[in-house]
Amino acid sequence: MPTTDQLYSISEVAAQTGLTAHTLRYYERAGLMLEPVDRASSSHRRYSARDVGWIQFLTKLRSTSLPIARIRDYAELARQGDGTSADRLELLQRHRIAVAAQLEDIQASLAAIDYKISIYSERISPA
Amino acid sequence: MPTTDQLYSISEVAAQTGLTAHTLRYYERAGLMLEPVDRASSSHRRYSARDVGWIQFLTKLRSTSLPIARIRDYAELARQGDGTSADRLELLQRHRIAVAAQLEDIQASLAAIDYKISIYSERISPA
DNA sequence: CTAGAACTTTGAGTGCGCTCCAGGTCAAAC
DNA sequence: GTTTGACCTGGAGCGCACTCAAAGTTCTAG
Repeated sequence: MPTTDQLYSISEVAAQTGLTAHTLRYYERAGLMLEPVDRASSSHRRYSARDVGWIQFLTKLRSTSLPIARIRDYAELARQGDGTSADRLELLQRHRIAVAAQLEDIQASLAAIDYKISIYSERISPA
Repeated sequence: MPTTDQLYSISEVAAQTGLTAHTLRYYERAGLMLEPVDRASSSHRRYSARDVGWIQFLTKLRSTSLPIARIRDYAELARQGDGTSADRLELLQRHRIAVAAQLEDIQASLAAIDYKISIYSERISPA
């Protein structure tokens, strides 16, 4: 008994995810969806709450620079069923490590930028 | 009296910065250098310590996703002299804010990824 | 003196992630 | 019944940041 069986149009999903309808279609073509998106009234997409949840998660993978090809790998594993959980976990764990490194790198760069800003600030309006 | 007046070849600078020689030439063509790079023995580039320092800083700008066009803007201002300090400061401050937002976004995504990892971990080897 | 490595230039090519276009379908509103 | 607007498809196009190719020059080692 699913809690929500509401279906959403592509523009609704775009609004919910911050993606464009173009991008949603592109992701689908790129093989990123876990299962085929439902269609209604001959051809219009109808996204389930599950679909939307997955899209929201995959945008988090994207925003941490996981390439689309890797997300496709993940989706393919998921489509193959429960037997691939360990592989999916490993993929996520690998990515986790990369993201942590990414964060440190950005933080270090931010520190350098802040330092430069402090120098400019002093030069412009010395204490 | 400069502390260091040593000069570096392009491959030395590549080694020091983690960029390739290709990329160093590309950056120069793109107008990112603060001043023309010295040349030695008819045509080979000779980078000063100042040049290297700037390249190191600009890679920090790049690693925080500041587009090359914006770095060129910054370099152009710098080439115009001291009168542009305030503009350069503003550019850096604007970027600083973007980087902070970027960091928060990545951290939020990382939290979501960690959550997913925790779910997989439990499923695979329940406590 | 010569071989090979390192460098030079201009301009083309690549990979990624969208982004858009053209031409068509469909459903609801008037 | 036609107009409007959201949606569909396949494929082309774009912007960014490199990355490389080709052909030539110069430095370094033996």
